[in-house]
Amino acid sequence: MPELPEVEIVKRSLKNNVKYKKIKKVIISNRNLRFKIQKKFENTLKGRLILSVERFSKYIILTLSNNKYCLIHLGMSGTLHLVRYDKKGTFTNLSFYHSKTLPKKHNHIKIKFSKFMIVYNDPRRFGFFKIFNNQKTLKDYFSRSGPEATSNKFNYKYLKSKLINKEKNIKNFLLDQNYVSGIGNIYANEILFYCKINPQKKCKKINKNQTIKLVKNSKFVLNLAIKLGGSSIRDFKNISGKSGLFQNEFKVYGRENKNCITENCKGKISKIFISNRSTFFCNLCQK
DNA sequence: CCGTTAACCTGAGAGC
DNA sequence: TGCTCTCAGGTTAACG
Repeated sequence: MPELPEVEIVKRSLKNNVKYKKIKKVIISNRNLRFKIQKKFENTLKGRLILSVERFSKYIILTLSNNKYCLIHLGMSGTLHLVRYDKKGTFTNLSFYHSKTLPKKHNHIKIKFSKFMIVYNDPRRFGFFKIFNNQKTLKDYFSRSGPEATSNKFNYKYLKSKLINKEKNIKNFLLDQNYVSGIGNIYANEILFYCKINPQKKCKKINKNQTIKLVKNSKFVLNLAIKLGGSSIRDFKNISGKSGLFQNEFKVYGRENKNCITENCKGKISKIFISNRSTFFCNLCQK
């Protein structure tokens, strides 16, 4: 579920709570996430300080005081929660997707600190936790990843070089983490709307002006989403506080058959499937 | 090499 | 109330 902005929000709230804290105990109730959790996982974390909490693309990276790393990916449905050991058992969502209390099912991992624990919940189990023994193996893991859409490395020159002669459509291109990292289905739709590009357009047909727009609007959309706390599209409970607000900014995503919001455009938003992913766009103004 | 499809999972919602 | 069907913010092995 989470794309770069949501993972950034989770990373910030996780960092605020666990940086320089010592892990007392790790309890795993289901090791079968996307990848089986390694046998060494508990012992690698136990007794260590968390020296830093960082993010690359849709991944969270914990640096441990034994110079090892814990990589976290939330998949489609992973969320992190904080439960205090005080009398009230104070519960805090660290994720963009909110619930009132700790979910009853699918709490696979508990990482215990002295005054609270972090709980990883993931119904679909597409997320994973993975230990890396050193910086090199971690770096190698990301060796084929494209630059983050928000970074300076994702610029006109780079994008032009990747689009050239490519038969693939532009939407699948934006979703391909090997070309550009951090964009998922919601933001790919939104970015293409801002660029006025039809998602089915072949990469090789994208012109200079559109390439410039793609770079600019990718950064604009993702940064705005971060500023608004990410998107919480199925947060019906409307918990006060930290719930994401970018869903209110959607121009095309989930707006099938509604009017295009572009000034003077009489178009309606179409929904089609591209590679099994729902795709929303204005048939008139996205060319 | 390239591009597309199926598969991994559970749960919510729609339609009947 | 309950059944069946479709869909969901991600990734990647396998295929043509």
